[in-house]
Amino acid sequence: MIRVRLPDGAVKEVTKGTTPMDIASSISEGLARNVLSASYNEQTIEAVTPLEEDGDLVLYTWNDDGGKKAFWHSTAHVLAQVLEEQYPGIKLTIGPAIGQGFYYDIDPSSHTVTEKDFPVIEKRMLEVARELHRFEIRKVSKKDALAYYTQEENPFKIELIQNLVDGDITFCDHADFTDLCRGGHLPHTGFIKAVKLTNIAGAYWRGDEKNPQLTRIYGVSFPKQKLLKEHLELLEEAKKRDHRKLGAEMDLFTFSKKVGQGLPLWLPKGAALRERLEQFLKEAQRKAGYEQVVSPHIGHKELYMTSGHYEKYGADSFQPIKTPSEDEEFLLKPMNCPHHCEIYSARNWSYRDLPKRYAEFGTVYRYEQSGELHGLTRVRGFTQDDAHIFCTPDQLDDEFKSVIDLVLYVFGSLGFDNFTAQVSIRDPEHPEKYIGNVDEWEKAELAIMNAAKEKGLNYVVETGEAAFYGPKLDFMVKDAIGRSWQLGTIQVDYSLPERFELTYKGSDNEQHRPVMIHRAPFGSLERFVAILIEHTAGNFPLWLTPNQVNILCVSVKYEKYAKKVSQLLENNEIRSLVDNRNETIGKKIRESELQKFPYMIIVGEKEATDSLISVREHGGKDHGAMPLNEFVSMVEDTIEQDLKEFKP
RNA sequence: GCCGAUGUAGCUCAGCUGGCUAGAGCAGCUGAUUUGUAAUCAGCAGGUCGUGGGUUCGAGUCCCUCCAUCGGCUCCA
Repeated sequence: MIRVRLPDGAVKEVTKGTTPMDIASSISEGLARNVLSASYNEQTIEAVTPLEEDGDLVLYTWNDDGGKKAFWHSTAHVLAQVLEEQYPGIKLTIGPAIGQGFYYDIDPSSHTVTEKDFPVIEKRMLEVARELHRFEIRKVSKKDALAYYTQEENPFKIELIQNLVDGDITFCDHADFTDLCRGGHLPHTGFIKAVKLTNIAGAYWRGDEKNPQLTRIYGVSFPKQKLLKEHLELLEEAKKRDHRKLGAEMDLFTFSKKVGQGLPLWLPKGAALRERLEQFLKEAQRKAGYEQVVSPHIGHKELYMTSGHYEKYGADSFQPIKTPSEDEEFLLKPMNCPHHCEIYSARNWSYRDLPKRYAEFGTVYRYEQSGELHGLTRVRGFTQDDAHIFCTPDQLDDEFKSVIDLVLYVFGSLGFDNFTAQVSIRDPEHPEKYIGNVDEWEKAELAIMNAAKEKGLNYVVETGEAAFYGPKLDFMVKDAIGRSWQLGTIQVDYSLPERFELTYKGSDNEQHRPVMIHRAPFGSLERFVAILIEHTAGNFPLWLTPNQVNILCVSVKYEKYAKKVSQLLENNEIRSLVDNRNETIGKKIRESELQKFPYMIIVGEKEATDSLISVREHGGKDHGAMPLNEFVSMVEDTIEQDLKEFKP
């Protein structure tokens, strides 16, 4: 007998060899029908794997991530089976479940798979699924595994197996298909009721550019047709929130082939929105003791040799600008830190002067790979809400925590509550990617984790994601279709102060090295606005939105009254437009709705006579007629609720 | 940069296997209408079919180059 503990604490005594499925059956028939997979002692296993020792069992259904994972991973097996059948000679590599579905990477050999082929593959996958093939895991010795894939002439699987320990190698069979696989499958293929291949892409073997490029086929599958339908509808909805689409519709920004790819042009409404964000942050930073500085858009090549950026990125950046006569080279600035270091070193500092906090909305230019450009989220010219804090080592902790407060304030004011904090540390296996000494790296990494912990942030640690000069605390936010983007960032840096030989005089009358914090709560205005658009679907907070009120005249006769209302609103710092076009009121309302005005004010004969305004909210809510001052306080209340004052 | 897809008017799209002068809706302009909570009516104008080359009697349609965009990969100071 063995003892199996369930998540609710209940313990079942069962005979050795009992399967998770048996245990599910003993609990309820319904559960047994829905069990897809399981984990035992935190190891993913099959629902039909016999349990051989005491342990903790978790049963997975479609409602668990583990269940979905088994579901999608199993579907990847079916995809691979069908691909082998349809495209003889292809080589299979890996096929994992991912956040929303699965993929399989194949070396297509002489075949070209395109999206046009998807319907045929999907149909065949469902046929296979209906044949109710069982997924069977079996142990294979390393020797046999290598022999199998040598005969299959599959160098990818051979490479994978060579990195595995003999004894831990398993194959999974279903139908006449076999794949090297660690496990975690459905009991049989019949659970798969709906399959949709979503896209196809090139992907490098093992994620390395130097390796051959494989063909990756992405898909998603469901236990019910209805769930697929819902999933596709959700994606459609998300597409409507795409900032590239809304940005064009709302006249916020545009791009021009002539200006160059990845170089956004801000239209008046977008520029006004940006301006407002800048003012908002400047105000908070003023309260937190920052000072604004201004630095030029280019810098001497020497500056970036000193900072180390030239060595690191010089070859892959916009190339130096040469002067006509002298033999000088300047670079478009890819970041503001070297400039700020020089601002710091313009004079001598005492420990009593620190911390110095230099802030600048600095526009920088980076030569991003063409295939990487993406709307406003990845561009070649963008403005960072940058600041660099120069402080004594003693002050680092407090300064770092204050910056976290500021970032949280910014996110809170804009309604970003679904962010992930990520501590990005160096990859100790690739020291050549970083500058500075290991001691200081460790110190900095520890300081970040402590600060994050103390601030109660729920963070994940990502190895190898650090900047080349120091570890970071990044604030990640997802876009409409679930892609994660880095917005806010806080970085600790011991290196640049060293390279720029920055000093301050300590209380001991000796020269000391300050520590530097790089930080940007928005990250960049471009990316921040992009994600904000996707989060709000273009319905910005009232304080931020370009035009708060559209005043619609029932007929041009009431234009004069409308203009008076607009003027009175302006006196109360409410931004409004007057729509006095010779159009029907219905049309004006429709257009105001589409342009996402938070409020519409309708003025006609009734309003003009009684000196009232009729207020309609975006989305259709009718507030009826009211005196203007009532509306003003309504707007003020809403703004006050969204926008709290920053108290450092 | 790599893999794959796409590119017709300001926007959304039609244009079948190559064949009259490339169509429509919205937006724009002109006129009529003077309007009460999501599209008033009529007329007009608007396109080197992304670019450059090629095949052909003939190319928006087929082939190649380049450019841009989209989905990924890699990258992301």
